[in-house]
Amino acid sequence: MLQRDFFNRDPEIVAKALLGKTLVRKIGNKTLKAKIVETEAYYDDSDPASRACKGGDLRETMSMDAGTILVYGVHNNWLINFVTGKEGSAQAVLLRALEPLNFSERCNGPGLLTKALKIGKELHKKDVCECNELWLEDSGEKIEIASSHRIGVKKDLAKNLRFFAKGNKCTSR
DNA sequence: CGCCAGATTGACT
DNA sequence: GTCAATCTGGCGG
Repeated sequence: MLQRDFFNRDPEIVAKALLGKTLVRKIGNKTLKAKIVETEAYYDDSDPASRACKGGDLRETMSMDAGTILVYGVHNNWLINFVTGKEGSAQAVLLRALEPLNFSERCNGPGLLTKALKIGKELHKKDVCECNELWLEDSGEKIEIASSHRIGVKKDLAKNLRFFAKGNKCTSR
């Protein structure tokens, strides 16, 4: 299981390191497992794409400890992020796509994966390092990483902050 | 409380 | 490729 030190780094590093890791979601007596195949890094005020940096509760959540789960609602979908960096830095990594390991719902999109794993506001602000409903495991798998500009973001930075497993078919469009 | 933007998706040209 | 439905949070009145 991944500990806080894993998240306590630059979001770009965490986004890359997250690829290939196993996301475990426990619902009652069911356990769903999926491999992370696509992520995006988000920064603080210097990042115009992040609505979460505009203020309010989301900004506050992004400034919390690394490893905090941040659930963000847009266009009737929930998007899940993990807070990264040191406390107060307001940085996060967005999960964009997963490869299902022991179930078959499509997870090739940020809104789809939250739906498949039944992730909602209940997990907002929970600590992924100490949560018994959602956590991450190191699969030990090495992934070939590719990068691109972020998707769906209107005001993107001039930097490639989207990372995905090269050749994997479960990435978003 | 109303208005608006937005890190989306699915259907359609 | 384009388009609009649909919901939540932020902000102004």
